[in-house]
Amino acid sequence: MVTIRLTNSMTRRKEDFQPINRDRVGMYVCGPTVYDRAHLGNARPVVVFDTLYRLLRNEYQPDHVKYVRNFTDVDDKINAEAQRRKAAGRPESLEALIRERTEETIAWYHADMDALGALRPDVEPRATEFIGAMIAMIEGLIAAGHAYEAAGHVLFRVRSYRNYGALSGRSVDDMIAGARVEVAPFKEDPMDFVLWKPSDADLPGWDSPWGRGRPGWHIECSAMSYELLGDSFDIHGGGLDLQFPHHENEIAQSCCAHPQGGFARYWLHNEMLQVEGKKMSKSLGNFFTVRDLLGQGIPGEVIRFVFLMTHYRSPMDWTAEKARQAEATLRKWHRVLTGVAPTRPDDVVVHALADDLNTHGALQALRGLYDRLEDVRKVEAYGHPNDRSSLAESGDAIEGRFVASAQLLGLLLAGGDAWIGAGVDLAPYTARLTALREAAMASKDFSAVDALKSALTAAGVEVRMSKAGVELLPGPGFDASKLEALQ
RNA sequence: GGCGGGUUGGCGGAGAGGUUACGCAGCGGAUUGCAAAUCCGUGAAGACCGGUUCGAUUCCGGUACCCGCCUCCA
Repeated sequence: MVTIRLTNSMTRRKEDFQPINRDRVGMYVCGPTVYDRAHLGNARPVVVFDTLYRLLRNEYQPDHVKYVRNFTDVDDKINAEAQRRKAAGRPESLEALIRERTEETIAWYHADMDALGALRPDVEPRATEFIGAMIAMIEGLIAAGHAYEAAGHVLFRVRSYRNYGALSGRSVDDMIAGARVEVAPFKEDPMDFVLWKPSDADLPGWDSPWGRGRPGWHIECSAMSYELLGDSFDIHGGGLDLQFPHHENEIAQSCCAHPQGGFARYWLHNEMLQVEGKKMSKSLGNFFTVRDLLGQGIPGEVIRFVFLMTHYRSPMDWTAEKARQAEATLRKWHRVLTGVAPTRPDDVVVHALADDLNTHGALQALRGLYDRLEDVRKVEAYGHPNDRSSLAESGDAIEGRFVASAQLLGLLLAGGDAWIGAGVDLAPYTARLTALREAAMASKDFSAVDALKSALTAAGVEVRMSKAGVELLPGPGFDASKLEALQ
């Protein structure tokens, strides 16, 4: 049992993680608004918290961890897309078109995040499934004096919660002083935020004590975390951009609605993603989705590896060079370890992860383990019997530990090696090249050997020739169709 | 303008007040029909200016630059 330490945004310190109940560790992570394909930035918290989820499952048993990640399916951008389809002549109701859009987006999201080796959370609630819970929570907040109705809206009374700003380190007065936001005239205080807002006939809405309307953005996470994890739970995560105002508002709502509970005990925020040193944005033209990368032939496992190279609390820069390095390393590992069954994760890897999710350190530990594996294999193959018997553990044992450790990071997952071309049988080409080479050795005319070698290289095959013989391996850009042309 | 985070060798990226991080790339060598792969070896850093200290890349202060949030763009 290792002590997991996590940097708690609330205290700004690295703390020992002690779950409320070690038989039921709860984690809530803010999920996507399902209006379009997930972009690469959306994928970072998914990988970060998937890695934490895997670590928690390893430490507390898989069925003792409950991971909740929501789908926000109430949103103006979703409405806009549905209205666009309606305007284009679709006969279905607006609600049906909204459902259609969110359904297809969720399916994309699942496919893309699956490709990154992310486990599905235990529960993936949709906001629209918890409207009743949100209304009940809002009613409670009004009854307790923490919210008020004004001009068809319900607003949270920020001044009624003394600790407002504790998470993000802001004071209400400072924020008002520096505010650049236009303040709605019906607000008691500029910082008050919307819990419920009215919907007109062109927008989706639900009946409520305040008329037909829809929830504000923040209340869904408060309602869903309460329903699914209770008034006190262990970990709440999300991107740093959510720290304020989203998480601050969640805290205010939840703590005022359920003063008996402590809400989330450990707040984790991942830093943002950049692309080639700049913020990813549509205006800079460096905006792309996870699907874009997958479509370019960059495997999800490579994307994940690149993410893991950077600590989650540092800004992460996506570069083509990193992807290249990650792919090279993964190919090396896959070649040796494909098909190896996992045993138990390596202590060094687990300790790295337990130290505030030091994924970079964990990858370094894996490199070290790989080096040790090669050394042991050499001794096993060429060493004296005395050397062999003195080995602390066999190569097979190290391999099992390596794979278990990699899988703790979401790498080298079972069935996840198709992209390296492991399924293609290169033996016929190996035999042909070997035969040509043996003939060339005698004739000293290597032109036929070089021709075949070039063709194989062009098909993305790595050609290795040594005294021991010829070895062919699928390499970067491996293309089985080009190979067939050589038949 | 307010608040927060950061700045390490060509690139990525750590720990530690004094000892080689490490990986990739580079360079030298071994090996190879040639390459590739592999192995051995190797140079290279701590944004800038001060301070504390016997000694700082590591602690403190300032400057510059970068990033994020403050705007329902993760």
